[in-house]
Amino acid sequence: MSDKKVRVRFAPSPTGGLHLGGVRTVLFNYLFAKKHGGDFVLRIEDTDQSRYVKGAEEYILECLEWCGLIPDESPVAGGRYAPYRQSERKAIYREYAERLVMQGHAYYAFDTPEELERNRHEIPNFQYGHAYRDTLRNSLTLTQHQVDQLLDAGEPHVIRIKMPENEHIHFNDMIRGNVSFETGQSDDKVLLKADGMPTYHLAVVIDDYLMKITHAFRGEEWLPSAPVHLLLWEYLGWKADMPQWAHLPLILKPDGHGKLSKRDGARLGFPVYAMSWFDERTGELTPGFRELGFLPEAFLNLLAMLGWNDGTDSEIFTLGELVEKFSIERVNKAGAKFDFEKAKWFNSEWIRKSEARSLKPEVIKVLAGKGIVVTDDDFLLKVIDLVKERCILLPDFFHQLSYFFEQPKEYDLASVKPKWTDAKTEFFISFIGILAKTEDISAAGLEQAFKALAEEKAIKAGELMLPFRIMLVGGKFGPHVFDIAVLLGKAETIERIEKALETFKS
RNA sequence: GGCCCGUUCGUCUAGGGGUUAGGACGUUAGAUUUUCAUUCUAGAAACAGGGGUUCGAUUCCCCUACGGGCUACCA
Repeated sequence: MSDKKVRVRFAPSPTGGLHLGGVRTVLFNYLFAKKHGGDFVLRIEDTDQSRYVKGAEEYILECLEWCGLIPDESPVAGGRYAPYRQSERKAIYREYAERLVMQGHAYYAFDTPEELERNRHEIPNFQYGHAYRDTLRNSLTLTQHQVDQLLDAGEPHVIRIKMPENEHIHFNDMIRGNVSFETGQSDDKVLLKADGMPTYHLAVVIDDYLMKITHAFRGEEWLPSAPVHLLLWEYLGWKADMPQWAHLPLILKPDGHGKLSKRDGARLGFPVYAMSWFDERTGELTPGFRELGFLPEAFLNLLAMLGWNDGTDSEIFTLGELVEKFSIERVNKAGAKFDFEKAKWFNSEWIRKSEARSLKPEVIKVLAGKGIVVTDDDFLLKVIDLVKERCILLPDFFHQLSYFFEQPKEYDLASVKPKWTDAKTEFFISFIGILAKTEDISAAGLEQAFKALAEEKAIKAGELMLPFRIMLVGGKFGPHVFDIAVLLGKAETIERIEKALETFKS
């Protein structure tokens, strides 16, 4: 590694929700930067005006905030290499593109999109490259005079890189090792579009250079265009400053094949985006991990384990531990199929591992969403501790907790009524009497009294436990019934028994 | 089609010239929990195929197959 300060960037285009793979790219960027005491830059690649979606940039920022992956420099935080939105850097790119034309590494092309489309249709395997560029309308085939005339007349044009026909190009990817290409395989990519905006290819090189990026992480889908970028770094005379590349493996569909996409989430019933995304144009709401009840720590943890491990059997890591243990050498080459079951397991582990007080704000939100307003914080903390190991996703807290805040609306009568007897009614009436006389109740003491009374009445305690539970919570679930009774308190427990008795008897 | 990248249980993966090929999720069975979830114990489950190299390949090399990516004035 060089002695330069490590600087990485995440460069999303604001076109919609932030995908799992995107967040993982952010994560690896972040981990690498922080591991090496470097800077993490957020750069918005909004060069495609037709795909720009309002609100997407704010959404991305919010995602990063939720995850706790805060950029050191960004459009909102600013920084010495501002602006961080490519649309605001538009003026910068043309100069470099012209420079490439001047040097003979790029050229003006006047072909219309329609003409190119027709060529692609009519000529098998048509590519705007060495094989066809001499037959098209560009500054390679036109005279200097013609080109100047067209340019002066404001004729729409793009600037394309002139890919060498027979050059072997290779580079050392931090994840894949040596990767090599023949330059003639790639077409002459557009560098500057007719609207004056750069394409990704030009912008990424110029901005990475100007922003002094030292290590560039991106998805594997970018590998085929790497030679174009490499050439650009060379032609621009910046090769010594080129970042080290790391092409991350893709996250794949759990079933079939291919890259995981938004559609798969809807089809298979799990989120693909970090947070819900509402598409104003279609009115479609795509759910996110946050809204489904994932903890950001769990989300990050599961993403980190998709393509990386620390070499031990450990799987649960905090962000801090990930920063400490991360190493690019241990990132896998192969794509990973996403497994939602394992994702949920990570979340349940994190809920279990979390302190009740850190879970509290989220639980309050879950309950509030169901109309339960919590007034006693200490009580809430206690019940969270009692049930958290039974919750996989945050909304599970509603089911596990609601009966602490409101009496059961319905009882699982099928589990009690067929076996209900008058003797049982009497038992509970006596039990209420004992309860009323008990000064301070404990789970153990209560259980003892319950069992003693059962023996006295000659009823098996087991026949009574389930009904008691159903009286208190309504159904066959929840923690130990005497723990529940203690937390509910004497008065409330008595009230619930009395109320349930009415229903059970009739 | 062309180019590039990849391939260890169903899934995520560890390992690496000689191993009973390890773990996790899921799954199966049993135990515990007088509810459910947990927990515990046990089990089934993998080196894509073919050639090399080697005393010995799952591990290194080549080929094939398969999978994936790219092939836009999108990123």
